[in-house]
Amino acid sequence: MITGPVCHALPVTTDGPAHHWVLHVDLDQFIAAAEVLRRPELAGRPVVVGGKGDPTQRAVVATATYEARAFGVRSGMPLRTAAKRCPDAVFLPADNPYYEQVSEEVMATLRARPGTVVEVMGWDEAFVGAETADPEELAGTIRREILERTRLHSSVGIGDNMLRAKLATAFAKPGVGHGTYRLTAANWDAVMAHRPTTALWGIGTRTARKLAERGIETVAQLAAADPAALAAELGPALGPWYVQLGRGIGRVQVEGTPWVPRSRGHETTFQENLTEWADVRTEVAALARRVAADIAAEDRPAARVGVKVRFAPFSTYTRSATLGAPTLDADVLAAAALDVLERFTSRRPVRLLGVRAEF
DNA sequence: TCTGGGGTCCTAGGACCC
DNA sequence: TCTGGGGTCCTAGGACCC
Repeated sequence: MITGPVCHALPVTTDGPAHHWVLHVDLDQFIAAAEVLRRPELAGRPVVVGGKGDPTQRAVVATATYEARAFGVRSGMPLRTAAKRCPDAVFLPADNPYYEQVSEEVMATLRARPGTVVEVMGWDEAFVGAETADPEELAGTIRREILERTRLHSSVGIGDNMLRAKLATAFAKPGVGHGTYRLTAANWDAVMAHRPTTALWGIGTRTARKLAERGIETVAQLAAADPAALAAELGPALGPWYVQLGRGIGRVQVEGTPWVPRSRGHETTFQENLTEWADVRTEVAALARRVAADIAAEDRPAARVGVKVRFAPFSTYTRSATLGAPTLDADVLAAAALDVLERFTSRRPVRLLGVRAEF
């Protein structure tokens, strides 16, 4: 840099050069926090959101406040169980349109920042790509802006790629960390090596079990595994990808282009199992019409239609068919869904039905 | 712990074609 | 005619994530 009189007018900085960083912004207990926003009297109370807000119904917990989690309430848990563990909790119905609206405010806050790329991962998560010399400062600024504009708290994981940024967030969360955490190649081994493979983003209990059967229990062991061997045993793409996960390798470039959905569907679990096939047909047609209304609103014709049936107690099957021609027509879609439904021959009681359109 | 609803991507086998 | 190899599409299921 050329030094001279003009330099006295520039801000003095001791930072090094700017680098490419990935920030993973994650709202704290988003759904519950959004509910507290419009019902401030709930602050500090155990709140459980899920289903229609009736803990005697078939439904699961979408989110619980930290006060409810202290009683062992977890997301994905049946509301009935949550009520047993925390009888004093306030149970609220899920209000998706409202959450979408609040989420949009948050994402608009992120997008308003110049020089950053935003990739939304759901209502309460987004990756931000940025060139900066001080990612911690940027993370702090983002958290402050979100709080000021929406009154929502967030945690930010900082990484040299998306995988590490995402995993870093867990160490930034309230009760664990202090709002931000940095995970890069420099501290990957120290932080992750000894952890079970389920700590990785993309490895669930099933895959962890398969890996354990092959003597791979920890992240370090996965990182040292032979990609070709895992390819042969776990799949040509998945096997090598798991090894990459173990090494902390992931996508570096955050994509700002808007997401184009691949499919759109609806499904319902019935409070009472359906025992009459005529009722099953009626419900499938109704679901298909809801899907048709959605895709018509987006003007995206369905090329395929899939039907999902969960028989009691819990065995789930899908059937699907490519349509003769893509369609937006509700009658055509409903008829096609009913055709696909007839490929199910069992007449056991039905617990759940779903219809999905693929583009 | 009797297990929601909305999605995505990968895999494997069979059909079909050249 | 007892029988190859590659490519692509379709379909069902599995696994994972929010």
